[in-house]
Formats: sequence, C-alpha cells, structure tokens
Amino acid sequence: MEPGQVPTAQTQHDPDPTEAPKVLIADDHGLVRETLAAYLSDAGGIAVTQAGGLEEALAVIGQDGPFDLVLLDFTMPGMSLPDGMDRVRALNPDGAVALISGTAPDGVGRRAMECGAAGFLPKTMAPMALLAAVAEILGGGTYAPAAILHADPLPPHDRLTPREREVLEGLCAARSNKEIARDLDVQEVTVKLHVKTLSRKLGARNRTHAAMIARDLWLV
Amino acid sequence: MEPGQVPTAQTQHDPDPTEAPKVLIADDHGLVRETLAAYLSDAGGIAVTQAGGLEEALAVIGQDGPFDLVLLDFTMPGMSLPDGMDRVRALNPDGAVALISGTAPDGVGRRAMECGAAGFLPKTMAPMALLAAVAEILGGGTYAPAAILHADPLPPHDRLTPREREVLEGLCAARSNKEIARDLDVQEVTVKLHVKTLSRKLGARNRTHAAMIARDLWLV
DNA sequence: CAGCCCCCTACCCTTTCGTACAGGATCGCA
DNA sequence: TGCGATCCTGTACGAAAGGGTAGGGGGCTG
Repeated sequence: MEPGQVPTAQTQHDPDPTEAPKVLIADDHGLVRETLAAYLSDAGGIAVTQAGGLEEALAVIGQDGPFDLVLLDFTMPGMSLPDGMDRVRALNPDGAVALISGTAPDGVGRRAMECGAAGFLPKTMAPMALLAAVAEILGGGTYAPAAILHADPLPPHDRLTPREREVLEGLCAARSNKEIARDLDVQEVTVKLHVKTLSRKLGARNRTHAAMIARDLWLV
Repeated sequence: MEPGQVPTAQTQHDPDPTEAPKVLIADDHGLVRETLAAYLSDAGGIAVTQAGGLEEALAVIGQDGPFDLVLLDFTMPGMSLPDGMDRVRALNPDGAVALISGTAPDGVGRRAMECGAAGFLPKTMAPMALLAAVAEILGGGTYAPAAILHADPLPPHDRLTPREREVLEGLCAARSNKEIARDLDVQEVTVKLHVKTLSRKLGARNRTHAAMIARDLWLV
C-alpha cells in the first residue's frame, strides 16, 4: 500500500471460515466494490475481500491466501485482458476468475470466456441477478449473458511486441507517422511497418480503427 | 431492497413526504443505481426514485413531479452533455442536476460544472463521501473533485450540425472519406469539408483525433 | 428583401498514409 | 551452427487525407 491513499483492502465478513466461500473483489469504483461486497457478504454468506486495483489484488492474494473466486473489473488500473487474468490465476490457480465490466464491448466478454474466465458480469445487471451469477460460479459453473457469447468475430489479438505497443500509443494520441518516428528515434518507414503489422494483429482496417480498438480493449 | 424487480422506475422510500428531499437517480448500471438508492434512502432519509436511461428519467420527472436533485450517469443510453442535462432542467427547472461517471475524462466534469451542474461525482468515490456530496448539493451547494475543476482546456465544442454528426459517426467507424460519401450519398469533397470543420469544432488535429474525442465525450 | 447558416460541389495543391519488395543487424534458442 | 523472431532501413508508387479558394442553392429570420 502506497502512503497517502486510503487502504481499500479489507475483509468484510467471516461467519464460518471453514465453509464460507472466499471471494476477492477488485474494482476501482468504490461504489460498485462496496455494493458487491455488501451483497455477497450479507445475502450470500460469503467472506469478501476488496482491492482497488490489479496490483493490490495480487498483493492481497499473496497475503490472504487463495480465494474461491476473484472478481476483476475490466476497466481498472493495471488491468488487461490476457495478462491481468493470467497473473491472477498464477497466484490463485485453484480459484475461479470472473470479469466485471460496465462499458466493455461484447467481444471483450467473449474473449474473456475463451481465456478461461468463469464468468462475465455486466454492471447493468440487477444486483440479485448478479448474486445468482456469483453463486453459480462458486458452484463450479459459469455465467455470461447470451449476447456476450454470440458476439462478433472479435480481433484475434496476437501478442504485440513492445515496439508495436509504443507505436500504438502514438496512434491513440493521434500522432502522425513522422511524429511517432521522431519520438521513438526511428525512420518514418519503420513506423509505417509497425502500423501495418499492428493493424493486421488487431484486425484494424487503418490507423484510426487500430486506435479505436486499442481504446476499447484498453491495450494502452 | 425490493426483490425481483423488472421495471427500474420505482420510489424507494418515503418517510415524510413534506420534508424528505426527492432525488432521482438515472443510471443504466443496475448495481450502481441500486446501491446509491439504498444509501441515500437508508442513511440519508431521502425519497429516491430510479430510472435506467435518460428517456425514462424524463418520463419519471413528468410523472412523479419535480425532484430536488437529479443524478445523471454520463455513460448512459440517450445521455449527452449539453443536451441531456438541458432537457432534464427544462422539465425540472427548480431542482439541481449532478452527473455521475465512472470513466469520463476530467474535461467532461469541468464542462458539466460550466454547464450549470451542481456536482460531478466519480464512481471511484467511497459511498460515504458520495453521500456527503449529495447532502452538500441538496443543501444548495456544489461538489466536484479539485482535479475536475482544474482540468485542461478541453474542447470548446461548438454545436455540431446534423450532417457533421453523421460524418463523425463515419469517422468513429474508421471509414474512409470515400465510404462515408457513398453512405451519405454525397461527394467525397463534401465529406472532406465536414471533416475539416468538425475537427476545428472539436479541437482535433486530424480524423483519428476527432474520432477519439467523440468517443471520450460520447458524442456518438 | 438582405443576411445568415447549412449543405453541397468544384479545381487546385501538398502532405500523409498504405502497401509492396528487398534487404541488414541483433539476439535467443534448438 | 542454422533458424526464427524482432527491429530497423531503403526505394518506390498509388491512394487517401488535408488544406485552400470559390461558388451555387435552399431555408430561416430580422
């Protein structure tokens, strides 16, 4: 925990340590986090722990032992789709992982499921439905809205190289190839090359599309 | 909290109709909406009504009379910054209006305040702080995080003409000028003109930047 | 009516982007 | 040691974007 910030990690409820499922909620939205925690704790008899970001969640996992379920907000400091979830699973291999999101496009939810998530929970869900979904997941099942699973093709998303990622940041800042080249201290043609391979990997038709996709998928 | 509700519009609590402040919460995130409603109702003694979108909120205002405060989610079906807030104020002239947002950039909050909002509440706030902010607003004051008020210049945002808006949608879909021209059944040069004026109004340096700004400000 | 705004079009030009083909340098790894 | 991946560079050309100037037509309003 960095000094000067309110500690968000705290255990909510613990009626029966031997039976109560342990759930970790990681979300930077205090409102959502507190609500979910209260619901799961009061109505679900679940031992809930909270975290305000991905790094904090990882630290909590290392400290408070394994969790039966880790709920990760998709739009959260440090979060990214394949990597963030994998890091959580690496520290918490026996527990389930599910994503929460308010504004993520359907493709994100589908990929999350393909990446092994046990569920994808839109924040537009009613609290009770959400509670039921969590129970389903804790029981070993999965939950995701039908619209999510039948989402469009969505970009294949080959891993981006570090250089490509830097160029992508330039695209998202709407900089020209020449500007990006100057910033990265390379030739303009090189930037063009990266933009091209980048667009192919993301399934983008041009630089603008690549920037939009990167924004939607929080790749930056 | 009521179990199993399908309609989102419902009055939460009404201990003393003559004294309890009336607040309307409009948010498509069931989780956030229910939480806020519960907090304001239980801990604040406020008569809370809910709506799941802007149109629904307007309907509720017309039906359940004037509200002391209307809380509008910025990322919500039908919502837009100058227009959505104005429409609410037109139907509810004597009440305050405040915005809630999870991911909006700081500039949005600042413009909201400049447009006459009584507050701007990030969803990252702790529930208790949020409750205090609502109380402050109900008391006739305003609330906004300092970072919001001191945000960067932000685009001037002259009103866009309908045609410009259509072209902007094309930009956000990463379509080329030629494609946009075909879709709108005009010449390509015309599209170029709109893109130029559009970029000037939004303060964008090129089409990509314009698309990013439009996305951030939910102008589409 | 004149003035203004919006919409559309045209011709011109420069810059940028997108794509292609053809390499070279470095590094890790089988 | 060769292989592959990554990163960088070069030349070249067509397509697209960006910018300017000029003008016509419709609609609304003082």
